[in-house]
Amino acid sequence: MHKILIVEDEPAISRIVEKYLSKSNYECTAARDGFIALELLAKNSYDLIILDVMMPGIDGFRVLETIRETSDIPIIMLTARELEEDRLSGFSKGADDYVVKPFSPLELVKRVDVFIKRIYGVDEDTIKTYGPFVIDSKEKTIKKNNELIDLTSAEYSVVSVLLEHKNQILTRNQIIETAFSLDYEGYDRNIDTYIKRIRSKIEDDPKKPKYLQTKYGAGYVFII
Amino acid sequence: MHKILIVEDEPAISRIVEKYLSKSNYECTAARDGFIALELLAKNSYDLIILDVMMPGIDGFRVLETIRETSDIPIIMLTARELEEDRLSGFSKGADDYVVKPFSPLELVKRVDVFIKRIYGVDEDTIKTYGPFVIDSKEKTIKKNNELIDLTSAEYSVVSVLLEHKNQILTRNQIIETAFSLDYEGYDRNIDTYIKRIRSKIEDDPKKPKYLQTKYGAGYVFII
DNA sequence: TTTTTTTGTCATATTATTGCCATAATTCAA
DNA sequence: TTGAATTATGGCAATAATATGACAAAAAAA
Repeated sequence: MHKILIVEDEPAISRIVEKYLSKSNYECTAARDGFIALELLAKNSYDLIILDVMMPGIDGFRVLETIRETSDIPIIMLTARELEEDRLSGFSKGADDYVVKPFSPLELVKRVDVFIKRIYGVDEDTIKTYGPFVIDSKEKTIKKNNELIDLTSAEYSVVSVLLEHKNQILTRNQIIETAFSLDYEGYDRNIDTYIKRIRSKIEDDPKKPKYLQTKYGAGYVFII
Repeated sequence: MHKILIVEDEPAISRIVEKYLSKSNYECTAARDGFIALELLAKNSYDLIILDVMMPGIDGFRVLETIRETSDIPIIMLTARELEEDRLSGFSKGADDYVVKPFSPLELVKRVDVFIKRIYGVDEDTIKTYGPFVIDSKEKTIKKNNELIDLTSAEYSVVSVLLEHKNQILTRNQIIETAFSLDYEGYDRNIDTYIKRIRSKIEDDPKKPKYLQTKYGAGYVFII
C-alpha cells in the first residue's frame, strides 16, 4: 500500500481525488495548503505527491522548490488549462508530471499508477492470488502454480468472474451478465461449454473438478 | 428489508438491477424518469437511490440536485463511460458513488451492500451462525468450521429448517411442511433418507450423530 | 483473400438428485 | 429378554440436469 499526499485547497477536488486513489488501493493524506504539506512531509514519508499549483498562501511552485531541496519524490502537479507555459517552468523546477484541470480522476489515477509502477515495480491490486491461481486483471492472464494458462478471452472472462466470487455459487445468468454484458445474445447453456473448456485447462482431472465445481440445479462455484 | 429506488429509463437495465437487488433481499421500486422519481420520493421513504444520469426529461444531475435540497439519502449514479468528467460534477453535487455503464450487476449489488451496511450497521440477516455451522440463506450454503458443505438443494432445505429450530424436536411432517411445501407429494419417511444423507455430510461419525439426533417416536432435533 | 482460432449450438452420453423400498438394526416397554 | 414398533441403511429406478464431442458460424490472424 503506497502513501500519497494530496495538496489541494478545494475540498471538493481533494475529496474526489482521495476517493479514487483510495479505491485504487492507495493510502491518502490531504493537506489544504502548502504549509501543512511541508509540515506533513517533515514528519511522514510518502511515495508520491499530488500538488495543486494555485493555492492561497505559498503556491504550488514554491512548495515544489522547497520539497526538491531535500527529496526527489515523484510529484504530479495540478494546473489550470490557461497556464500552459507553467509546464515548462514546472518541469524545470522538478515536477514529474502535469495534469491540467479540469481533469478526469481516472486519468490521474492512471498516471499515479505509472509512477508507482516505475518506482516500486509491478502495480498492486491488478494481481490477485487465490490459492495456486494468480490472476492479473490488467494483462488478462491467469497462472496456476506459476504456469501461464492459455485461455481465450471468453474463457478468461468466465473464470475470472468465478474466481473473484470464489466459494459463491453463481447461476449461469449471473456469470453471463458479469463476464459478458447484460445484452449477451447467447443461450445460457453456453456456459456449460465454457466450463468444459476451462476445466480441461485448469483441472488436473477434468472429470473430477477440484476447483470449478457444479452445483446441480444452481450453477457453478470456484472452490478455493 | 431496505427499500431502494431505481431511476432508469431503459426497462432492460431497470429490470435486471431490480432482479439482482431483490435477490439480495432489497425491496425495489423502479421509476422510469426523474419526475416519477421525485413524486415517489415525496410520498415514500427509501434507503438508497440508484440514479441514471442520461434520461429523457430531467437528467440525473438535476434530479440529484433536487433530492439534495432536502435529503442526504445515499445515491449511486449510473453513467456512460465516455462522460468521465461527469464524475467530477456528480460528486461535487453530492452523489455518493458512481457506476460506469456497462456495469456488472453483481458489482452494483456489492456497492449497495456497502452503503446499506455503513448506514444501518450489520449486513442483512442472511447469514446466521449456530456453533460451528454458518448458514447463508441468500446463497443457500452451509459451512461447518468454515468449510463449505456440499449439499443438494433438498438436503439444504431440510438442514436449514432443523438448524433454524435448533434444539427443538420436529416431526417429519413439520419438516416437510417447512422445508418443502404443504402439498409435498412424497412419503414422510423420505425424511429418514434425507437425514441419512445429511448426516453423512455433516457428522464426524454418522453412526453416532452429535448434531442431528433422532427422537424415537417423535422426529429429529438439531442439537447445538 | 485464405487460414486459423474462437465462439456458439446442438444432439447425445453421462451423471446427480430424489423418491422409494426391502431389509437390517435399534429402541423401548411389557 | 423378547418382540413390536421405529429408525437406519443400501440400493434401485425415474427424472432432471449436466458433460461432452462434433460441427458450423463468426472473428481474428496471416
